[in-house]
Amino acid sequence: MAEATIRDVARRAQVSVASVSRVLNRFSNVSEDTRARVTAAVDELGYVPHAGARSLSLAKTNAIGVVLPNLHGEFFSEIVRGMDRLATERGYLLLLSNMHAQSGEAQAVLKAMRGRVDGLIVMAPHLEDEEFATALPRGTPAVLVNTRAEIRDRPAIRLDNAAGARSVAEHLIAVGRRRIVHISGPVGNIDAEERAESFRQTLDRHQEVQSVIIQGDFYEESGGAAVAALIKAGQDFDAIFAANDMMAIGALEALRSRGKKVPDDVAVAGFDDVPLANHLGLTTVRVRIAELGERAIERLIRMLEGEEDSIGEELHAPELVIRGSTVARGRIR
Amino acid sequence: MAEATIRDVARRAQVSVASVSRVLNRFSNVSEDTRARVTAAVDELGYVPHAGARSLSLAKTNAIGVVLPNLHGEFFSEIVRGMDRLATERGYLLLLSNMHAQSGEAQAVLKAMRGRVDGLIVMAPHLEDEEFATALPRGTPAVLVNTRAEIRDRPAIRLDNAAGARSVAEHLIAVGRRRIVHISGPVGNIDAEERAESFRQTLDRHQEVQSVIIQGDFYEESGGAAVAALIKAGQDFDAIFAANDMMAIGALEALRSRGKKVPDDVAVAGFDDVPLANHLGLTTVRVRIAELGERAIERLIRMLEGEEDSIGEELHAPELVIRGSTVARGRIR
DNA sequence: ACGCTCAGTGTAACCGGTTACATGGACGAG
DNA sequence: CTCGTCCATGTAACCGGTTACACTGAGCGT
Repeated sequence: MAEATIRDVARRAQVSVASVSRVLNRFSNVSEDTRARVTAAVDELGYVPHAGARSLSLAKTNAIGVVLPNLHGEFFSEIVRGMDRLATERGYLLLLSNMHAQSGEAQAVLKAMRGRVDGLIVMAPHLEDEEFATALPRGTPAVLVNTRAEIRDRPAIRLDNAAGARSVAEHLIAVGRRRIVHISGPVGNIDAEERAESFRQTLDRHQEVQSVIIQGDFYEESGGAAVAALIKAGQDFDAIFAANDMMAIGALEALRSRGKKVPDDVAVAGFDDVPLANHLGLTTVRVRIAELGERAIERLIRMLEGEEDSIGEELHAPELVIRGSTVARGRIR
Repeated sequence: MAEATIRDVARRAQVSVASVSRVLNRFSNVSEDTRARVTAAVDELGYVPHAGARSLSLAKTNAIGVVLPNLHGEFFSEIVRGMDRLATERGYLLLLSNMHAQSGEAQAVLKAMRGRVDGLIVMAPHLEDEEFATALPRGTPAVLVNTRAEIRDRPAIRLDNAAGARSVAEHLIAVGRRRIVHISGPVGNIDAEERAESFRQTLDRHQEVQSVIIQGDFYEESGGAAVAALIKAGQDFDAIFAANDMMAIGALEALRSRGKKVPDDVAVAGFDDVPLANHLGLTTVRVRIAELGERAIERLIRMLEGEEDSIGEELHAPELVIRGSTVARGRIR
């Protein structure tokens, strides 16, 4: 039993397809009689309009393509949750696609979206400018999230990684730390690079402080591995700033299992403020992730509905959240 | 500049649209010469096929609709991650839509998917049979996840909530607890109801144990509130089994802030095994969430590709994970 | 030379909607 | 009574692909 089409409805209601379409789309110039017959036929047949056909005809899909890198955990769900909330409210559906790290995949994923979505939201902290620029379809509106800044003829939303990293560095210095380790994110990731660079610059202004940067990869394990390596190498340190919370948490556990007291022996701070951070008392940089997603959708819809092009970058300022991993309880503030 | 269509390509390559289509879809019966001219034209125009039009023509979208309730946190991201992994691998895109609790919305959301997707995955632990049955489009293949069991002409994947709850109850009894509190999930939620019912039944077989059930809502706060209410009421208890991890975590914090030792004074267990549970040492029931998502996609694709209909329910057995919140460290096992 | 096969290609219908334009009938004005 | 308006409705083209079917001509056997 194939699904009913608009022509089936028209036949049953003894009217033309045009009239059915008019009734369904609430045009006013339809007689009461026609309207009644059509709605009756629709109910009897259980007719539901075919969104695909409608999109083709109108050149409007009411769907937004979301392309994200291989995100884990809370960050992914939060950003999608924010997007979904606003998209649903505005009558859009979300077409989701993960882009794994292999080059060429960006291209394929974006092509697959052609003709399915009205616009795109692309988060690609790891892509090179060039690959990215060529992969983005010219004719499709798109909002970029945390992408290398150089692609500038597109509206973009970015996190102020530099400000976040700076506030952590200054906080650690303010609470008296002098030998600070930074566990960085993966090479080629723009967020990781900006955080590391800002950390380096901030510490350069404080000659009294020594610093080291260790390579991590944003996964929890690499935080633990970094601590193990530091201790094995006999490095002396009194603070760790990890480029994201998961690595900070890995570091926390590694420190504790080796008998180091946090924050007394070593202060630890992260970045992102995932829910775990709150429960574990981790000082971190709060990124309102869901809000980031909402803003991206907001701007994209604004473009789609032609209100204004608003090309330009929007920078979201993160906020330092001080918890027990850098300041002993009771001494907060 | 409108996007190029297949007819533009045909014109440029001096061939018919049929030939272009044949080249693009790798048909063998095309001459070398034609193939070369077409690929050249495609490159020059930057032509990308319009997936929407293709879908309409083929009656195949290569997209899967995913309808989830208003899920928070880890659970959402994990299940979507599992789905995405497999869907991407098999060449499908995911069309995501959240279904909030209001009745009628299920209907609207599912209708919006008509003609956009080849099949649906619907997770609806909170919907009534009837509303749900009428909302599900007849002609569309669908896999149900954690839905009331009575809708049985559809393939379904369900979690063995009863087995999970039973294993927790038996564990608590085995470690010597005799006054056990269950903090349940929201009324009308099938997962919550099954867990509570199984808990009750298990304890009924142990006359030496007293039990109480307190109403919760799956949010962290309600776990804390339950503890506060118990203590205020002067209730005596030595174990808490919360219907999910978030409430268990809320309970943990409330207990600690009131000076109760866990597990010495009160043992605490949850359900789901979200990542937080591991970090906080919470005994819980491990639900391989991503795997659940993968299985749902797997079965749906099997239906879509006609391998077999496999109507019937698939029950996923969860696994008890014992941690420090019910057994003091060093005494595990 | 003729007819056959068959590979390569083109034409046009079709998927299921929307909508510009044509049409017909009712009604009011003159 | 006739004409012009206007409202409700129908016809058919169109969105951008796919593909059944028709067609052409090359190659081959006799």
